[in-house]
Amino acid sequence: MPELSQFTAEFFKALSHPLRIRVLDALRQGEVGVNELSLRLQVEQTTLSQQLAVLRKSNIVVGRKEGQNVYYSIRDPEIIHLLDNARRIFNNHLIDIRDLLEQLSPGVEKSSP
Amino acid sequence: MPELSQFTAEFFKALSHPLRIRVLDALRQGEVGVNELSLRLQVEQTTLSQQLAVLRKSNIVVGRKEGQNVYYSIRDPEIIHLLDNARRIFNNHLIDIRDLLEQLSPGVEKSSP
DNA sequence: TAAGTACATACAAATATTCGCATATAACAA
DNA sequence: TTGTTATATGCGAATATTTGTATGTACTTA
Repeated sequence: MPELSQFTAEFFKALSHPLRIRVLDALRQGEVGVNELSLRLQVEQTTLSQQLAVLRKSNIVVGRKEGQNVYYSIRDPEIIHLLDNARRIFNNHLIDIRDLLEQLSPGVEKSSP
Repeated sequence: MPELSQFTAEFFKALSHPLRIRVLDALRQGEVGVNELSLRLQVEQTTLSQQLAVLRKSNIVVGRKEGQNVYYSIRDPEIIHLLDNARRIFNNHLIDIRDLLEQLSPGVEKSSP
């Protein structure tokens, strides 16, 4: 089934941008309006809206309009777990590297005076 | 910590290509040589090697050279779980859509005669 | 050594993504 | 109606990714 790999790849592609990741992190505790979001993340509103559009098209995020504001939230809390798992994976790998370096030259942990 | 979102995004970017996903699926049961892989996936060897290089650079996959062959495997089995979780997420979402359609026009499941 | 097999890489053209800027829309206020 | 605020979108330039073609390297066998 070649479509499945297509869908899977597109899903990950939606997560493959630093700002989009920062948005998701900001939405961990619940919905946030676009205005506050652009203040918190220190990005132009237009840039933010563009990346929100990407997340919306992939159904990772939903917007709820209230008055003149739009409040965004993560559609499925499993996405948070996915983020955390991804980080655990490459964290493990960094630990592996640290261990390797430790083996090569023991005791050279931090370069502080 | 803006670097973390960078790393996270790069990690996902490595997973954001259909062929790379198909490679990972092929490596689920264990290591596979490049030659067999290109036969199984029906892609040119050069295309495969290029995408393997991407997966290698992101430390998602490792190659083990034996004679003139290189056997690739997934570095961390957690990556398999990550794939499965991602699929579960957008599968849930597809189910949501099906339910929604069902609500709108009940009983119109399949368009068979 | 020469030739063949397995895999990797360099480069350029085609394609896709991102960013900044301008503009559009929608809700609200005066 | 006009103006203002909040958000979205269209477009072009800059940038990154993908793909095909050619070539490189390493191992093996004759």
